[in-house]
Amino acid sequence: MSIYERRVVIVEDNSELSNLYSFLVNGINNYEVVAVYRKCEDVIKEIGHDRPDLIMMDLELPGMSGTEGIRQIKKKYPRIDILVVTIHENDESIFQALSAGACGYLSKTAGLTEIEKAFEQIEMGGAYMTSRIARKVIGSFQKSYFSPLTKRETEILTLISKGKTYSMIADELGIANDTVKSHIKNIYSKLHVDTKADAISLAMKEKFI
Amino acid sequence: MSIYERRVVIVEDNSELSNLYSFLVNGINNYEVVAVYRKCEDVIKEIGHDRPDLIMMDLELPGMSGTEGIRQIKKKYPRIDILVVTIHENDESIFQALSAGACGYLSKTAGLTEIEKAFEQIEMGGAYMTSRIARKVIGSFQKSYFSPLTKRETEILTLISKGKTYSMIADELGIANDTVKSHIKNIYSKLHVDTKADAISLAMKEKFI
DNA sequence: AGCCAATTCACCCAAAAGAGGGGATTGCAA
DNA sequence: TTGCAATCCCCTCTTTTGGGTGAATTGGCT
Repeated sequence: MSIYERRVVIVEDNSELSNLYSFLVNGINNYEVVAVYRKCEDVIKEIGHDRPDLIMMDLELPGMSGTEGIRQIKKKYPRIDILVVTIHENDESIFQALSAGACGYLSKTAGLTEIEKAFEQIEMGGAYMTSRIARKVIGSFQKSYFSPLTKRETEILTLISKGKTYSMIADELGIANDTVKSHIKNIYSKLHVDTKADAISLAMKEKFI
Repeated sequence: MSIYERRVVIVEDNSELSNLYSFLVNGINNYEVVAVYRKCEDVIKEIGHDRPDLIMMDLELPGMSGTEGIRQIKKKYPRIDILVVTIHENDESIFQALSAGACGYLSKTAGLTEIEKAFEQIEMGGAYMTSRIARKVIGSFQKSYFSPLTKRETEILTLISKGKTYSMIADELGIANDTVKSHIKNIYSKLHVDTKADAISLAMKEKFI
């Protein structure tokens, strides 16, 4: 038996589910549920008192969004691990939650074995997610294999997206200012846009850059 | 027994290792090694003939870099899965390889069980990586918990990084043009920079945005 | 109650950058 | 040999940007 306990707080607005999780988590060696809340606001209020090591959090909550909650909690208590538990395997919400500081992503259909596995990995300093989620996460930053832009154009649009001016880009690439302008014109015509902002957002949306 | 075989190509410049992998992979049901190469250039040349479903690739190779190899292979054959096998758990190289299109990351110390697990996950359309790697991948896009920028400033710098002009931002946020300018001035003074480009690159480097 | 930070807005100015138009050359690859 | 990529040049006009200076309002923390 261990000399320490990992304190767990559950945030879930469905009480059937939170009861189930409490039961399951309390059954895991070294883990104990110290509190259950329905809203992010409540966790944040009581966090100093509860002193959790791990928070299991639903993303679809009344009031403050789960992602915003994660951000605020991690800002004040960066050492608390946050495991997201949700039904939606929506790419964007996964990405947002992980960016905000979650260290894992569990489906609501997960059973005891999966929860145990996730806890173990997180305790060892890793992150937990199913391989399907991992695929989505990777997919979210993979570039498109089919871009209408040439290598040079992609390079230049990338620099533009970093806020560089035409002349900075020209210097950096060792080409003339007019050449950069020329490339930009071609980029705009290929993407059917006529401003930097549109070119960048389209290119990012389509993962050309 | 299955009616199909998954064709595997191994790219590894150390022949002891490639022999070991060949042996292990051939022992896995439904998988067969159809070729072994020492360089990316060779895989690419023979890829039409080999018709692999999966490529196990080392990143530290003579000639073309593994990452560039992945990019080229995925561009021509997006359906081929590429599993990176490497010693280095360097954050940047992991991220580069996965961005380029790899769907998994295996350590060279991995044994049969782990290879089998990785293959299985990949075949199911997932991605494979250890939880430690997953943590690094997540870490690479997590925002800093301690930014000198306020919420509004972060919001505005993010829009700037998308190529928006002050007036576009003003419209989007429903505030005056001069207010946007005001925020920008504060951002510049906090970050000790005086151009968009510097602000964006610093903020990205420090993960403020 | 008082202070500070965040957010908001205004006005002035000069330099730089952006977007669009035109046209031209080189070199490689299908 | 036609086409595309990449390079460069010229002209014009409008918008953007960065800096200076100052100030009102709000909300939270002490």
